[in-house]
Amino acid sequence: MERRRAETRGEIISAAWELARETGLVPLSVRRLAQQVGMRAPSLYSYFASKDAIYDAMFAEGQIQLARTIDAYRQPSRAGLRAATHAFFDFCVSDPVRYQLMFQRTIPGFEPTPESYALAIDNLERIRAQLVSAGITSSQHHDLWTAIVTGLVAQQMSNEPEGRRWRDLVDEAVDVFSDHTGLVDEPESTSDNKEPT
Amino acid sequence: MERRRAETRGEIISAAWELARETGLVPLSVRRLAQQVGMRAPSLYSYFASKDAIYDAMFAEGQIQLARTIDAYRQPSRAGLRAATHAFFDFCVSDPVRYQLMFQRTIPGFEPTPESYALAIDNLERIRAQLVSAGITSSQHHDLWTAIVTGLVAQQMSNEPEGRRWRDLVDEAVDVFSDHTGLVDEPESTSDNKEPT
DNA sequence: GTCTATATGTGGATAGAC
DNA sequence: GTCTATCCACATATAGAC
Repeated sequence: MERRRAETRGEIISAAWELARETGLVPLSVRRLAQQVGMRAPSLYSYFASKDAIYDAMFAEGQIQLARTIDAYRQPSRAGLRAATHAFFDFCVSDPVRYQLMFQRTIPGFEPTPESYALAIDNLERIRAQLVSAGITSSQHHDLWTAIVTGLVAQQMSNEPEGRRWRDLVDEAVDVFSDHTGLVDEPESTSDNKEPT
Repeated sequence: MERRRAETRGEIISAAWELARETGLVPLSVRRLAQQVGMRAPSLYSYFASKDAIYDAMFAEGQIQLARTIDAYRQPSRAGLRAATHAFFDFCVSDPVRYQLMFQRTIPGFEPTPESYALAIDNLERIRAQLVSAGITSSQHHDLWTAIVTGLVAQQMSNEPEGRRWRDLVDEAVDVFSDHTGLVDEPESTSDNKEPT
């Protein structure tokens, strides 16, 4: 049965996340992962061709979760950018292992397959489209903004994983960047929901 | 002789950098390192108590190099901040292995010793002092600036290791940040090297 | 000081029985 | 499908001879 197999694969990946959060992503071992799901190591190879295939499935899962997170925020305004940035910030900080797998390339030998990497590209395009819809069209501004946001995230995670010292700077960063790029507080509404002054 | 010993230690660390740049920092093995310096693995243990001790010496060396880099830039002005930022940017990007060891914590099990970590603290203080001398005293602004700079560095290294796409945004970032914090183009000179207008 | 030899452990992955 | 048994490569680190 095809369906049972997919379920088991899901359980394995789920256990892999759990284990990686305990012991780290690199030291994750096939043996211990098998033990975690009540199997022996060789049985895992009926579900995944290799350890890297497991990393790859985790990578893809993270990208899909990120896609959902991004798609939940679509207001083209300064307030919308603020909300989306907070959401992205929390997505990263809430799961350091997922962050390491998706955004840092520190697992020796692992590279995502083209299929999984395409999901990452899709997400970059999602972000780009949101910035464009907010009126930020310059690719330099896109690059600057992604650098600022990932910089805040990285500082928070590496210096104060449980705190909010850099998270509390997100609003200020949004304002600085918005002032610089001319992003206004409300979207230029083409409709009639504004009172005349 | 004490001096010969220190020299050999230096050669080992030098070879370790070289090897890590070829094979990566995590897969660095004591055997191959010994081979690189013309020894057998056990002999290395006369110079370093463990593999982590080797990482630690590399970490300390990187921090000392960073200290020298920082100390070369002391002009308290927007132009000075620009120069210092470029220097820091190049310091990071020019040696990804060193960057991974110093700023990312992705080597399983390794933590710097208190002595080496103190060097890292010293460098943070150096950077803080430079920002203060440039007139930027708010700790929030310090945090925001370090996030922006490390964000630019990280994007450059992970997306385009050989390019200059994010490096070319450094000047713009300096300007945006300087405008936001009120950092002027020239230091408030207390002397007389300015022509009257 | 440097070596040989080895202890001791880990890991990913496969063959072949049930 | 899952297991036992095993291969094989590789790791860090130590004992003890020279």
